[in-house]
Amino acid sequence: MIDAAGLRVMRAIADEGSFTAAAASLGYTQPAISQMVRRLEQRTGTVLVERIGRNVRLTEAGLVLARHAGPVLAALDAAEEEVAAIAGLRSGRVRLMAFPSASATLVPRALSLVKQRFPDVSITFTEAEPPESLAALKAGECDLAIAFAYEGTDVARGEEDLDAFEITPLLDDEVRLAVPRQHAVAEQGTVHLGDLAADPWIAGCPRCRGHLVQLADAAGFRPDVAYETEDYVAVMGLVSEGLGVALIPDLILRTVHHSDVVALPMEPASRRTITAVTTPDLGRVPAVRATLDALIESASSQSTAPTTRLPEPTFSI
Amino acid sequence: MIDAAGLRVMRAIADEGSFTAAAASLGYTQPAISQMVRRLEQRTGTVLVERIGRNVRLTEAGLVLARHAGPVLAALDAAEEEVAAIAGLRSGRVRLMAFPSASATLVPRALSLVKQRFPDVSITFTEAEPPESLAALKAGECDLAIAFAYEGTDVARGEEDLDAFEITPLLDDEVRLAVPRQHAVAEQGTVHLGDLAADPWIAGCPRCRGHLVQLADAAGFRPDVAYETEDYVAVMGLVSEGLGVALIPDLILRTVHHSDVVALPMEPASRRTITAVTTPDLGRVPAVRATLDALIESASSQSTAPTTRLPEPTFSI
DNA sequence: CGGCGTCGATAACACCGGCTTATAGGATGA
DNA sequence: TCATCCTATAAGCCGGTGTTATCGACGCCG
Repeated sequence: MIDAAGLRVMRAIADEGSFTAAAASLGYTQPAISQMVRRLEQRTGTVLVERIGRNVRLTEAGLVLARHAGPVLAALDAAEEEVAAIAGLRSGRVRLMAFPSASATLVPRALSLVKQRFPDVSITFTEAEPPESLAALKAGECDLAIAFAYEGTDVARGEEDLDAFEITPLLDDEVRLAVPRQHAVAEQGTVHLGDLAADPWIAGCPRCRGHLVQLADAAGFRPDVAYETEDYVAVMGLVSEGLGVALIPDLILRTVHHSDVVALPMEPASRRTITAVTTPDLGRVPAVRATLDALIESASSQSTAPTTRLPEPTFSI
Repeated sequence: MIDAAGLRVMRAIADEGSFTAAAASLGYTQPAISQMVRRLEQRTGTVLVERIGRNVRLTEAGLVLARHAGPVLAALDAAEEEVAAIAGLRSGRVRLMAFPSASATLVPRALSLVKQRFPDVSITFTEAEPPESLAALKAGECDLAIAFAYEGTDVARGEEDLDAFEITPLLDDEVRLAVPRQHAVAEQGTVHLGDLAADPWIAGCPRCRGHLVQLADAAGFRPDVAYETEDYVAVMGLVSEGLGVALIPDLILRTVHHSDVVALPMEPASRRTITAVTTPDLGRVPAVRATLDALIESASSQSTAPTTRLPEPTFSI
């Protein structure tokens, strides 16, 4: 019945003291104000303005409306400003989820970039393996997920809604074979997976284990999984002690390094693709977009260094 | 840019969880909501709603708008209710001005009537003689004035804006001649003003004095004004002591009575009309209208008693 | 005292927001 | 796989809300 425009007009009349001045202050013409007041009067069923000769004065009811204009318009402006802040990246929150090995490498740099560019955008970060993070994304508990898919599979495999997700490739990650330094194959340039059919294996997360089994199957054997751990530091430790061999993505090796472990390229090579996943809607939210851009940048700067030679490890045992 | 309707819609979506339910709760159809959201989104330049499969979820910016809806809509409702209260006489303020002799008679009863009918309407009352009260009315410091005009003159005489005022006759008041009981004319049924040409006169307010001079002029003499006071109690005292004679409106005599004073009808008769004056706009303000009605009622109940015999005085010396 | 400037009211008109109905497309669940 | 429910879109209609043009009235000032 009464809207903000009406209140704005009443306030302008109260402030300016005439319809014409109110119209000027609001950027309207005088008849617009005249009609607006008449509409308000017939809607409220009350006289709002007293026409005294050639100027006007608000009645009690008119003053009531003018008085309410302040708070209402201020609140509307506040809402608008708050939304504008989100749109202008002067505010905003991104709930990011990434799997552990991404958390250690891609994420910190991206977070830093965002923080530097948009100090008021806050990113909350949770570690989660791809299946969980995609579920969280669907559940609305997450805005951006960093997932990975082994060559030939799809990130959202198992999920029917392929176009419910917006998938951005970040990094192409080679999977290597970690063996103890004293292992027979340690000196080879490349290793065939079949060469290690007899070795005990150390498997990581369920998906990684699935990948291992799949590769081994292609190589004609069933791996003897002696240990299972999602902690790559532990994997390296186990390998270094000669307790088994493991598949380790290159990305991990940039962070976790062990002097008694050798990471060899495999033949045939296996790769995984690290992707950022969001929804089409969320992908257009400025803060999410900015984070995604930072992740892309972070990934491209990481992939510029090919990893034949291992870079200086950031974490060493 | 953002209006109350938009906020209402966003809040409904937040509350109901779907466009369709929000539409139902607001009494709209579903496409109306769909379009409203789209408009809001392109106006704010931000994604407000995340379309997840077949239901929707608000983004951070959308939640911001939904969150602001409460205060804004509450304030609007408050404004509306406040105006409705004034329109419905559950509230309201009337600034009444009346000249002294009206204050003593018409006004108290009218105030009582209004108070009884509309307990929440507050009437502030100020004593003022007609020229002042009309000026206050013009100045916006008064909503309703009780004025009087002697026969043949106009309430708003001197004021050019005849139709700037809305004038309601309340009472027809006869002007009588107050003389001491022992005065020579005291036993006459009616008195000619000329019979008292030689007496000292007691005059009241400027306008009353003007009226006296005018009547005396018609009777062929210039009154010897020995005393001037606007206090009719004092007038009665002066008359009772034989210090002079005075014109006194009948209305006064209902309140102020003195056993040693006789109030005689004049020949020719002189009357004054007591009127309520407001502006056309203010006359449509419910509280003012109600007060005016009460005054009319109060006046008609007073005039039903013709004053040949004086009623029991409410104030006696 | 009469003209002129200014203010508000009104009429006529145009535009666009905003709602409706009708319909299509897509997701979910039995 | 079908039924159902949800959202998106198209097309149309109405009314609110703005404009310009004009009038009438008040008030100032020469």
